[in-house]
Amino acid sequence: MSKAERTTKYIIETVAPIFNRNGYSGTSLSDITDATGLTKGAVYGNFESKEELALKAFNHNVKLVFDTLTEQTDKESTVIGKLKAITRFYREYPVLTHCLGGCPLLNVGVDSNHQNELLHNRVIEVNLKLKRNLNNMLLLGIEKQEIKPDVDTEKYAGLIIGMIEGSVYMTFVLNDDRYMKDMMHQIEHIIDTELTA
Amino acid sequence: MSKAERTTKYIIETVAPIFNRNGYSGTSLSDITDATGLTKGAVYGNFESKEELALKAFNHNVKLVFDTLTEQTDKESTVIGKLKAITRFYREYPVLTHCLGGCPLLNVGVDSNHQNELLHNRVIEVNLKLKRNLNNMLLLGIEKQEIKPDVDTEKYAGLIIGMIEGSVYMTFVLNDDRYMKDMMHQIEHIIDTELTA
DNA sequence: CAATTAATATACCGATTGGTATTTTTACTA
DNA sequence: TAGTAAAAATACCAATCGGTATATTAATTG
Repeated sequence: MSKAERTTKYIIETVAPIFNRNGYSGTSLSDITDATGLTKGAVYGNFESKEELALKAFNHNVKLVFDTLTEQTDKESTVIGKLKAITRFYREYPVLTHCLGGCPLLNVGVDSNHQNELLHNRVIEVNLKLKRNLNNMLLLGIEKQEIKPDVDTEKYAGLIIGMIEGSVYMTFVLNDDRYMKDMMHQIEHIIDTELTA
Repeated sequence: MSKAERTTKYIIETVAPIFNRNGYSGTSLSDITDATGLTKGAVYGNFESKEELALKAFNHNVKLVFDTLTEQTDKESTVIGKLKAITRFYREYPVLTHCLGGCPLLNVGVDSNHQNELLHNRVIEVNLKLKRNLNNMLLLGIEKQEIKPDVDTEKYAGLIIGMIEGSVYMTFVLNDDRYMKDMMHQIEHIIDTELTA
């Protein structure tokens, strides 16, 4: 790993929570140089623009969340087990994302909308990927006869992600993780009563 | 209505959607002067700071949303009717909020978090007020025997608001109001199967 | 170790930031 | 309508914005 690669990694990891917390236009280059202890010359030697850095910081945060979530779902062999692993994961989400400065999908999604096309398009991509994964999980569940055959998987994938993001909003804005826990309980109730075969 | 009062009103109405769309730090004074056709002198003659203007713009957007919602729920005499009026209202929410630049509660809630204490505190206030109203509605429903007596009203109030905000997120970020419609259908299902006595 | 390359710091750029003191214009009223 | 008070425009402030050309330092390699 070269010096530049190490510096690039260090900068991304350092500024990722700052961009996530303060938003794109709320984060200045002096915030970045202050936090990293580097100069603008060093930053612009490793990234061609503030926008590129913000995008890579977002991708870094998303990867961390996704990897941790996938790690949990992969442990489960059944689809119902994987779904329950998701709700278990999000119960602990406030703890996990505290060092990230909140949920990247919620924060950057709202922040970049009508503001930064590059970031916004990436948020859409990530959301659709998340939905696709969940949809595939539900389709597999139908195949394995764990899930009712007539379930509208696309609809439920969207519903669950929406419910998750909504509870993330409530939890972070009102600083009370009961919203998160209650919503996860509700999602589990939906799994049991509307999805499970 | 004096000249100053008219100008103050005009500025608030003009900049409200701009602050809502671009966020606090994403909105500059030149955005404000450009949109209003006024100068900084005029703006600072009517508001003491950018922050005060942003707060009043937020309150203006919130009032518009709340008034429209209350107008719909007030028409209904039964609690179940009022609850259904809420889901009916949010089905049309993307249309209503288009001219506001999106949902003020979601946008300012995320934008101001850890960024602007004044705005953030106001967002918390509004969220809690919304939740309190919904909670009172459910309590009245229990009193009138429209709603099951053992319902945890606080919990359901939080759940419903979270589900609404989550679907607003999905609808605005992915630019597809099916998320909103599906979520309202799900809330109605919860009303029918878990709340209605 | 010396030479070269890669990486970081310095010093600067024009533009814009939020905000203000002062002047000019407009609106109100006697 | 004249005089006054209120409101808006002008011109300015220091500070900061994102970004860059150049100089200096540090890492790599023969």
